[in-house]
Amino acid sequence: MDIFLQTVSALNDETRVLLLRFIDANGECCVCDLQNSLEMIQSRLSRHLKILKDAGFLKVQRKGTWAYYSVRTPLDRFRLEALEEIRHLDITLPEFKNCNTNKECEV
Amino acid sequence: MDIFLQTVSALNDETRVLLLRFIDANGECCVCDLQNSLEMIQSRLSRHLKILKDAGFLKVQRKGTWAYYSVRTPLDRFRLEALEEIRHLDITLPEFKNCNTNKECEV
DNA sequence: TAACAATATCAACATATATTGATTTATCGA
DNA sequence: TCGATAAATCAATATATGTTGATATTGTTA
Repeated sequence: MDIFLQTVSALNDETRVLLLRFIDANGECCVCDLQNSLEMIQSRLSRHLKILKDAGFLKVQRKGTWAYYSVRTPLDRFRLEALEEIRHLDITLPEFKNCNTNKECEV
Repeated sequence: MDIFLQTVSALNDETRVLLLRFIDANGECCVCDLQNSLEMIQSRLSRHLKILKDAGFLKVQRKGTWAYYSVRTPLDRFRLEALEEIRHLDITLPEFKNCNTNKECEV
């Protein structure tokens, strides 16, 4: 029950649905990419990324000071169905904007 | 997005997961059956039943003063997957207890 | 119509969650 | 080691949601 509720509650927020959709559509993103693209402040992103990661939707790969988030694979059945549902939502995704403060981000 | 969030937020509560599982397992229940079986007060049940109904998981059929709730069919793909997930949760369901204050309830 | 029963809704309160700006932690390069 | 940068965490506040007891609504029956 607890894991199910954790999974569901991770999906129960517009910000996180958008985040998941954006990362799913654009692949690996570092937090500053997301700051640029989604125009959200860093602490807000960090919080929601952690919730999505802890709920099993995202994985993190660290490279130096950067943290690259991407959709975890494989997803189990229910999480995959949820992601499929999110893929079909009528959301206009903002443009992907690299954090152009450094080149490492353009992996 | 709004409908997705409504669906997900309906699932984001332990009481409602239990309710949905119980009704799915036992079939049509009136509110007093649920009061007896789950030992919850009426206003609490009424609130959660409404949320599950509005989110498309349950339907209501009225017979006189009674309201019989059951799982709505057919469920769309995502809601059905969610229900399947709930069916597989390790929950010990309380025994079904008819509201024995009157015979109409034993439909 | 009046009394009653089942259910729905309301108001007050408690708890959970989201947002923000500030602070801390971790890593890199000079 | 000392800044500088990316990211995580914290503290304060605002908003959303759940619980309860009281009240309103709806339908039934005498």
